[in-house]
Amino acid sequence: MSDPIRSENLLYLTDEQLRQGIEAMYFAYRGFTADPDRILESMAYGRAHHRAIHFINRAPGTTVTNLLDILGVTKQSLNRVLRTLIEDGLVESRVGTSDRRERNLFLTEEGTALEHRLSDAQRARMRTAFREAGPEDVAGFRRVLEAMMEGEMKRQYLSLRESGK
Amino acid sequence: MSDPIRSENLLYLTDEQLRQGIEAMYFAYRGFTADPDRILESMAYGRAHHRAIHFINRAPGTTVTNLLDILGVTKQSLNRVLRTLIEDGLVESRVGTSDRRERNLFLTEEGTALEHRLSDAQRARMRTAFREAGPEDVAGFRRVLEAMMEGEMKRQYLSLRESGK
DNA sequence: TTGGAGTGTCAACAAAGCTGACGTATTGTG
DNA sequence: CACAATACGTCAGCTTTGTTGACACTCCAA
Repeated sequence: MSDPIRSENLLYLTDEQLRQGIEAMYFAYRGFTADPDRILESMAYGRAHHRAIHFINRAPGTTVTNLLDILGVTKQSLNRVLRTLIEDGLVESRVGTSDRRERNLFLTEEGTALEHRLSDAQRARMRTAFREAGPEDVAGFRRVLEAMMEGEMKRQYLSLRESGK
Repeated sequence: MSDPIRSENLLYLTDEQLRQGIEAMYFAYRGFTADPDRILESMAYGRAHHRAIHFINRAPGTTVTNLLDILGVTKQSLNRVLRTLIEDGLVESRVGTSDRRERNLFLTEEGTALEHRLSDAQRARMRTAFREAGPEDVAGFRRVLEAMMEGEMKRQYLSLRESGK
């Protein structure tokens, strides 16, 4: 009021704007997971399997501990998911070469096939959204999301980002 | 390659960019829910309670059916959550005035107090992220998220957006 | 008056998270 | 070499939050 320029600049920080941002996150995340969920529910898998498959594909040969760090769940919880994926022949667990206590995880051909189906669906929605919005909006989207991450997760995101070239 | 201008414009639509967008959504959503989750876990409540409280606060007097539509769960699932909130005196369920089959849901004073704690925490993170990014990025963030929603959810988001003034 | 909509509740179940405890390799260290 | 620590797997049990299916009650409208 006393400083129209400054208050106009900060209009996007009103409680109402923030609440809309919160609700946008909520509804968008549901859209974000909807397509893979539909594919997964036809099989005996859930979102937890998707996450495991995604990050094993993303970093082939990753260890169980590393996956635990990325996913932020307990080893018991991850193990249950991993076991079914290994039993079903989607994931292969090889004894580590340098450290034989470790297990290196890889997707099999079948696992890769499912990963493709899932990520194709998810990318298609992301692509549509990105195209609808445009490059500037996409950059903003990414910057806000990155600023929203917690420290440890942001580090993991950035390191994946790096390794992805 | 054959058309450098066009390919540069569409660089944000490469599979690598889309994958980064997907991972950004994943990690950011975990940050997004982290603060309320920490508050809730000290009580006997979970994310489902938070969602119910949020949308009852957002649209006081809303009916159970309306809430079911917004949250996209079964009435049995919602009812379990709602019952504990009513028993604990956070939510009040009043018989509808025009249609006495309906129940109009309101937050009590205590419920409003919890809503404030939760949304304050969530807004604080959103505010920090928005401030770090800037108004242009925030607009892009919102546009991409809106484009990512499914039809029905987008309609609900927009109608909440309207009613919020 | 009767059918259907809105609501609540019971039972049973599943996915996916959690803690705690224990066992087994394997590795690193004193 | 002996021993502690690490990486992994697993058993048991619990919680939250979702699901179906079935049933009852109230109330509105045709």
